[in-house]
Amino acid sequence: MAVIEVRHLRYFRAVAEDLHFGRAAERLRIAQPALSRQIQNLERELGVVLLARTQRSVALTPAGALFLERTQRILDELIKCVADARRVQAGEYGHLTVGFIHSSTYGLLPAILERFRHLYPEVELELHEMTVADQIGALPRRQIDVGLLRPPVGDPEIKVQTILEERFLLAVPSKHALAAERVISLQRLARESFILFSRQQSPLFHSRILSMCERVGFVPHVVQHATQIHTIVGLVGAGMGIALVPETASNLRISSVNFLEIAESPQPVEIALAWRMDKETPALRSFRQVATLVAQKMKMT
Amino acid sequence: MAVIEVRHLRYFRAVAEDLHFGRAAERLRIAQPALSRQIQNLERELGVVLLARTQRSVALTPAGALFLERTQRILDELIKCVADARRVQAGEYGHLTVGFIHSSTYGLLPAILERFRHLYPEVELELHEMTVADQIGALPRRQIDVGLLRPPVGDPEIKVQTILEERFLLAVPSKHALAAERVISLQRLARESFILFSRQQSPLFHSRILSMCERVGFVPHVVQHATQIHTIVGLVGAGMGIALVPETASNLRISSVNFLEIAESPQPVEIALAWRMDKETPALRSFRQVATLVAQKMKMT
DNA sequence: CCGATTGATGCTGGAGCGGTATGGCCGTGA
DNA sequence: TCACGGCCATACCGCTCCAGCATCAATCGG
Repeated sequence: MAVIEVRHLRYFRAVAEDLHFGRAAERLRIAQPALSRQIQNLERELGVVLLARTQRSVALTPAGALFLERTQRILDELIKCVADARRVQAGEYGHLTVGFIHSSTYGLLPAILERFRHLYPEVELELHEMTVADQIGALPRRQIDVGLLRPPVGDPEIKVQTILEERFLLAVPSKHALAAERVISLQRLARESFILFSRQQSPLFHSRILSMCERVGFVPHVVQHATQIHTIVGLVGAGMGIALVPETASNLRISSVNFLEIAESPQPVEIALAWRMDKETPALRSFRQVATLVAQKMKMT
Repeated sequence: MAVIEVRHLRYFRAVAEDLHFGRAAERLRIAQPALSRQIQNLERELGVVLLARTQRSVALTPAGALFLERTQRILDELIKCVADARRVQAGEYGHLTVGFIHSSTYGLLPAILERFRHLYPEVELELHEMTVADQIGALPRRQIDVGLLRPPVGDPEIKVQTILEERFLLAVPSKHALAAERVISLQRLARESFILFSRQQSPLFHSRILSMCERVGFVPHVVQHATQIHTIVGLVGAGMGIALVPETASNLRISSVNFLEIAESPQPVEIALAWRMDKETPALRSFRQVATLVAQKMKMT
């Protein structure tokens, strides 16, 4: 025998617990002579007498008592280690670093997190609010494992999966003349004061809104630029003007703002998951699955 | 394959560290195909893919990374567990509860402890000062593993080994008429005031001293009884009288007391180790060995 | 003193571990 | 583009060693 094996530990533990070779062998479902010999081999390999045996009784030596205690711990750890490895593979255990855009915090992200933490309580999530550009940079550098962002991404190494499409809504102050309507045509907004996403910080929304207006024949009269949805909705609520915002904004539930549908139903904006193709870990798979399902359910309502 | 063995862990660790089957096999001194198969068996048994292998490269999966970390810990623990078991057997590691009589604290016990702690720093010693009678009671009840006491013991289950013999000396105040002598005959003490060990607490010394005096034909004139050597020597130093004490007392180094040898060189008193026959543990063996050696060295000086 | 109990030993068969030879796939360099 | 080399997997084989069976040896109880 070259080295000590798990078999020796299991056998020794059985004998040490029963202090009886015959019964221990029975529990182990082997014959008693086999057990005797394995214990002898173990002791020979260790150079240590673990069990003081007379013909009638078996007792632990001090070295045996120590060895039993340690052995027990090692076997327990081995079992736990196997179980945990299986759970990692099943995506139930592990670690995931998630990047997300600010606007997802109004509804989508909390919904995903709640569901995910319920289903996979032992996957540790590390959350980082980041712009889309930062996420696209952070993914290849492995600073995040998955990003919740607005496409396009445009890196062939990064996989993108759209999980949610949002229409644009018109946000108007409650006291505004249009606030009573449910649906409105963009054409009627030509003379309104607009609060608009800034070109630098939110280029996607900026260009989308401009081209929407252009298509119906006017250039919006912009009284204020802002970057984040909640800022813009806040300004609308303060009566500063109207704004076109993705429907996520209605989750903000600001009482002084009404949200109207747009008759032309312009092209929606998307929210997507993005991740490195190569490192599709089990925890990531779990996260994608949950995010997809949660987004689908949100679409329904 | 029924269960995972240490072999699998060692092999997996090697591959996971090298990320190369060929080199890992070389390190393990086995052929590469054997290694490949053992890893396959391990993965099949676990139901988990630990290594992502393409034709050109090997990488750890998340489950593999976890498994490597745990595996490493388990293997380390196994090595430590084997080493510690060997050290327990060698008496270099463990625990020992020692009972000792008060008088041993003047010289013998500290000398033994110093030597023992130097040679066996990882044997934890638990020390209890106890009378001889208490020790004899505590040994079978396993409250102490070994006792440092004065024989006789008289229990066939308890082994006794004398390690030191002490002569009796005469303690006299420095200002006493006899203080200038080096050796003195007991006969000259017939009219002196004695401080004597109490019959209840120190029956051995009490009876020994009385029989010593009886042998030369007088009954000592006792002015005070006391139990512990240092009390008696203290009273001698205060000029209260003279006393017969075991030579251990001279370790007290009280300046106002002189110690004289006794011409009749009466029967010495012994200090012995006592322990249960059945539980002769390695740590106990180490302790006995050290105690014997230290006592022998004390005899020389 | 005999039978029962219990751990150890001798012998045998077979599973499985490791070795050699080889295949298959992919990247590299001329 | 083709040939070569690197690397992991597969096929096959021999041998080690584990487990089982039968039996022995020692000890205890009656």
